[in-house]
Amino acid sequence: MEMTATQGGRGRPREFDPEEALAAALQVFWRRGYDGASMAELTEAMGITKPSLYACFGNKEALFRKALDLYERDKLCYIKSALEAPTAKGVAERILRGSLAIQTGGNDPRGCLGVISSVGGTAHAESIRDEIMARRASSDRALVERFERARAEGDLPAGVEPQAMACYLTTVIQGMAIQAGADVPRERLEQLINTTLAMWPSN
Amino acid sequence: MEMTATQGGRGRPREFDPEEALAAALQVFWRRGYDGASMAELTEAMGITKPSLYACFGNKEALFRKALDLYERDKLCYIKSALEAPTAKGVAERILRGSLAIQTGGNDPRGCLGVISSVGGTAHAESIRDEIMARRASSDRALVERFERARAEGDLPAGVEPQAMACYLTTVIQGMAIQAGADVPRERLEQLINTTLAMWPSN
DNA sequence: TCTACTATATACCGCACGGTATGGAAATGA
DNA sequence: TCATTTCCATACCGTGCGGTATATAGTAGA
Repeated sequence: MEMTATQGGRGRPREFDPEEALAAALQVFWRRGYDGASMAELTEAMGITKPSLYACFGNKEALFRKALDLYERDKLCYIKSALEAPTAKGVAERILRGSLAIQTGGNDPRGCLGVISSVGGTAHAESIRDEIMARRASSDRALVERFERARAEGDLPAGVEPQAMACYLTTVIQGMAIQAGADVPRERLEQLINTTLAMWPSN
Repeated sequence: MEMTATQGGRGRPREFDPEEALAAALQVFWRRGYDGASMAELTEAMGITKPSLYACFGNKEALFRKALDLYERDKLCYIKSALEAPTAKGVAERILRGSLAIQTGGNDPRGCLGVISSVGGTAHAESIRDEIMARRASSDRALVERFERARAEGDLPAGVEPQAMACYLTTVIQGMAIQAGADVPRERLEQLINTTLAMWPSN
């Protein structure tokens, strides 16, 4: 990963791994949101100083966007494979369980980075919100298309709108992200997923 | 409403209405969350100066708690009456529609003050989060008790756990709050409510 | 009218914020 | 070895934060 245009053989090589530093930054943004993450907390977690951070990543906003890229690539990759499930209900189950795995698994913070960083916050962070909204819109579109295919394949009951089911599923996932962030135990969230799937419409 | 121990006849009377000022502060907290709301934005919206604010309300955290009280009293009052609906599904419908009315109605900000202020944020705002969690916990308890009564009355199918349904409903509401905050149009959220109610378990 | 008391306005406090200038340390190519 | 290039560490910049000291203005009671 080429973090900057320079760093080309000549001169002193940097002493840290940009990938590791970015992963550490992601943890902080994930816990605090964009506004809540301070440069002091970021640099401490990344193990580098501020000038190193600015030289390598640009500024706070650019760092956040790169962290968002990493988040989508490493954490949200389950969505792409979930859409390949054979049935609409299978898609829903894979997405719900995948989402739960991220939000309560490993040593990562609980909750969803996108939700945390797009809610509330100061006035001068609106470009961040716009960025997140745009990414979420493209993800939503893919889900709607998948459910439209499901209806065409007779996989969704007649009266059920694909767009409505996509919006519903998104809502449950985002609600689950809030619950996870509020330290609702994992078993309860698994119960929530089972409840949701038990009510999923079928013919 | 007695905002302070003083203000007892003697001395110069204040020139603003504490209730109105608090309502204005609530708008700001509702839009920005606790951390995202600055004293400058608060005082400007309230139409008073900082010393007046501190004399009347204490400090930022105390002001927030009073705004939270007002929010519960004026905006979340629908929950209490919703719990009096005759059936579990009726409870769900009243809560969902009441929640939507708050989040997309009038000139109030979209979304839920509790969600916005409990997600993300800096490290020194944890007491705020604890406060919101505690209030949410008591609200959740009431919902669980209502659904336990529903099961006792044969109002919920046999295999359905009251606690699971309470958690599920809370999740949908909080997810809907996120969607409302992301400017999802009202008709879409009404569709979401209809979808949720259509899938509600019945015997 | 005088006194006691309280609200308002202005200016200010220490601090943390995001971001940067500068000087020295380290590694490369010649 | 030496010049060049780049990175790291420290100290600093302007700004806005939450919160306050002080002085003035205004009202009620004696």
